[in-house]
Amino acid sequence: MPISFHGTKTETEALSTYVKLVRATETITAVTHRHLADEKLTVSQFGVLESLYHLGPMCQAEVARKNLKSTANITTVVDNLEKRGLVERIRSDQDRRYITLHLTDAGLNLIREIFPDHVQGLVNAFRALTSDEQQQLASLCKKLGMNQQE
Amino acid sequence: MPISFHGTKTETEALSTYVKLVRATETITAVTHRHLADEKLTVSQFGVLESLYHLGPMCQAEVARKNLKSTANITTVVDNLEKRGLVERIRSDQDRRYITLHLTDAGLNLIREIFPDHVQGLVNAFRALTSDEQQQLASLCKKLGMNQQE
DNA sequence: TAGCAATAGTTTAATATCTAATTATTAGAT
DNA sequence: ATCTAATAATTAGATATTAAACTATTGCTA
Repeated sequence: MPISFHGTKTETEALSTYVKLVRATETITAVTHRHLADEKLTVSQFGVLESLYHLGPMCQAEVARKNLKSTANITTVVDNLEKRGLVERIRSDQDRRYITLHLTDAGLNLIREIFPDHVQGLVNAFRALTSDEQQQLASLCKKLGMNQQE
Repeated sequence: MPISFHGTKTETEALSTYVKLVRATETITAVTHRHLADEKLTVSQFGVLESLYHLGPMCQAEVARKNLKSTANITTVVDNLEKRGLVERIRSDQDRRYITLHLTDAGLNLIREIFPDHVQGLVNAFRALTSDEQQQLASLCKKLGMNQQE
């Protein structure tokens, strides 16, 4: 974004690449999650439902890790999903610190219904790239993401 | 993320590429914005200061467009920057609908101080890729982002 | 010139998001 | 057996974020 920034080539390259990375990601996310508004679901709520759908019941800390969010945040998102009867909290008997999240029947029906649309939206968005290009992009993102000291 | 999703090759490829794209972006953003906590600045506040720093005074709608945010959001972020005396709102005389945002002296000093660190953080993060790879990534992101019907 | 459509900004109501502090529970160490 | 460190979840307090409704202003048009 800083059009009038004058740094070294290395600096302007890093800045410019970062801006393009962020813009592409936000654009794809916006386009592919637009359909969620029909179901009054947020991106985060969809993320939680999707995790439970594909990976099965799990505790909130695990959901937080998979979605790159804090446990405090997951508490809020799950509160809202629970209000709508889409997920259920079940305190673990083995270790009472844990709360296992389960999809309710309503939650399962909903994610079953919208997930195929979601996949089609992503496929459609990535038509902008050839299969080779998608693999290159995936590979570069993986390399970039993995080589950070967090 | 949906490890146990079984779709066509095209579908799994789009899903997998998207997940890697998001993770890389969020990781880089987290790593390169960590230093903002020292100044009690949020990523959004930094974005507004940076826009004003590099592009000069501009109205809030323009800031919203540059930062891919709603004008309602910019109102809130600017409220918080204004409370701290980092930016100033000046109503335009030509067209009284517009409010031009200016960096105050304090705002200018702050962004001048932290921006070099920010650039160095990005340069460091992108060391994970060679210069060629960065250019490939930028090019792929640009192509991907531009070919969406928003 | 009166009126309407468009635009900038704000407000409202809701959800998201974080850090830090807190509670409850567990596991390990002495 | 007790104490302590770690972990899961929540709460508190703050900021971010959006859509939709609203106010103020402007420009166009009939």
